Amino acid sequence: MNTSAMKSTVAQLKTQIQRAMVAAFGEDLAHIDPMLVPTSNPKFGDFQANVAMSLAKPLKQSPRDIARQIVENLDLGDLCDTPDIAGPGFINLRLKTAYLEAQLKAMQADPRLGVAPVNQPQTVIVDFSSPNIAKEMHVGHLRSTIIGDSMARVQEFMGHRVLRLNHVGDWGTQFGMLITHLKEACPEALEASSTVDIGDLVAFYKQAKLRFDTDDDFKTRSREAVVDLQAGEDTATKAWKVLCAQSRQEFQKLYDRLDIQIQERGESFYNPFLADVVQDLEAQGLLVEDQGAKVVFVDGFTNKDGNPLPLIIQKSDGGYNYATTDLAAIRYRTGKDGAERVLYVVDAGQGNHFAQVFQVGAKAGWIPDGVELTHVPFGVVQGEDGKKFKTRSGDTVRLKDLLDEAVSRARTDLETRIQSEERQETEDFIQDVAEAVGIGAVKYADLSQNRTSNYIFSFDKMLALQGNTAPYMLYAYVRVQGIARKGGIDFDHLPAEAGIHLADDSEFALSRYLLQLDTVLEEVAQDLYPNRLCQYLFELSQTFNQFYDRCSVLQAEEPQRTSRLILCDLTAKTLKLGLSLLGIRVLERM
RNA sequence: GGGGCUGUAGCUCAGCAGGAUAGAGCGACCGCCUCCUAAGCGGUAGGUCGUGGGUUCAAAUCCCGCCAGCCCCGCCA
Repeated sequence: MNTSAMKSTVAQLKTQIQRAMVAAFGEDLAHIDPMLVPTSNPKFGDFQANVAMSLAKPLKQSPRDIARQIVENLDLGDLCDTPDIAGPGFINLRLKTAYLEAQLKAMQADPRLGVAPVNQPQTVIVDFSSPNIAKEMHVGHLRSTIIGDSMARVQEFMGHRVLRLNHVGDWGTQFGMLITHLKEACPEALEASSTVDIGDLVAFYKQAKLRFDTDDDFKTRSREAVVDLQAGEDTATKAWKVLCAQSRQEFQKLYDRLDIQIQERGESFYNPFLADVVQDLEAQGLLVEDQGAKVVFVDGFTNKDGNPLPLIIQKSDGGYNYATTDLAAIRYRTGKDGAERVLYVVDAGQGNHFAQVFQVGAKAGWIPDGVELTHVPFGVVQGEDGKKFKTRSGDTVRLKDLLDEAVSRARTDLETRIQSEERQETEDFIQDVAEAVGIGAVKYADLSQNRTSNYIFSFDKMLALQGNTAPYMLYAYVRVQGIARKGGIDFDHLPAEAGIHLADDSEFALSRYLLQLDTVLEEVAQDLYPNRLCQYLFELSQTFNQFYDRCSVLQAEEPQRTSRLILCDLTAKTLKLGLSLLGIRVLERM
């Protein structure tokens, strides 16, 4: 059985129920959704159809009678036992054991674990991370980077062509002060290809900002520098490049550590297209001159006085701003890149901005039919006091420091455990495990929350090593590998003819979870909520741990032993795949 | 003034394309290692799902009002 045959369990059940509905009540019901969902409780079987209750009124019959007539016309072949009718009129379906066993075997033979690639791959752009040049990546970039990376991985796995874009802040008026300060405070940086340390560059940014805020002459020179830069003047351009190169190097260290692939395409990339945006909007009669600026008035937004809200396309001084850049980016992405779906993984505070920019893009005809631009918003990271996450001294938390601390705490935990268990482990092992656990914990803690709400950051909670955390799942994976080591098992060479024989409740529970992977991933790919994948992996791990607790594997008699080994293997592979789609790597031992 | 997000157990959060007794983790309490890593498993206690209406056979979930918190709203990005 191949992937596409596997994923059709739900589809098959739906089709059959629909047929039964038509057979019982006529063609009118041909397009009524049977309302088939997984059961709320395993004791009700695997799936429940809730359609009977909703038909009671139109059919003027009792829900239970309707359910009975549907069931009488229902042909589920080898999929299910005879359905039960329960409660007010639920139709409960229980998959036949033989069917489950066959599905699991098919999953074992499939490198994609039963998840079919999409039929029609799209070109998907994921716009995420987007730090600002000359600033250090900090906790504020954490969510976009982690969520964006995971969503890109999921889209890729589903078979889409994915372009991961880092829309870095490498342009704009802040470069005026940076360039000016660089020229005056650090002229040697403009001479040779000498390098400035990023730590210095961050301090450098602060110095420039301070001068800009306190020194009017400096402010004036900075504004002139912006004009120079925009005009392509040599010194200003050189200074800008120096700043960008420095930042890029530092960013890359973090991306490497986080195992994140992303292609830099900063705001400056769109500079050559900004004038076209203005021209085109003007030609279409969408542009209005207001208080010296060129703007488009957007529908559905008003300012504090209740007047229509403009989106500024060109400032009164002739400069462009980020709305212009974003519009140019829309044109480029839907045009040159051929994007059919663009995901902007950007904090929720920019909801208005994206709604406005998308609206203008649509009005201007830059968003072809069938192309979907989606703002994927997320809440802010807060400290345990519920306020903005800061260091004790009140500074922004640097991303590097945050990762270091997570790894360091993971290492301390690990060393304590190694000591108490009287194990001997190498430094390489300890370092590797600490890094995987620490980084994995940071990522998982973020991804496991519904992204729309604010996120309270807590080292203690993410590294608690119990509960819905990365270590819990890594441990479940490690347990399987432990079985393989102990038993000298090579999962890739289990007897091909070996079957699955489900008996214990925990084996059935585990099987049901394993077979939900495809549904979960399709949901995540569509709805872009990584926490659903986390939830699934957590519940799978819990179910596995229950199975592990109740069923011995290596000491079981055949054919039970091999059957259980297959369940273990499938669990491990599912965890490994799921975690990899979250950007988290597994460990063989920990 | 407008828009958005959030409000569920002591804490942190799931659930919200309506469905059976509202779930998990942490914390508290009680158990379980002669046996594949106990970073585990089982159990107990703990909830007017902010609030008031409405729709429905059925509402934490959908609609409206209100209350509370956070965020955004013209030349920064």
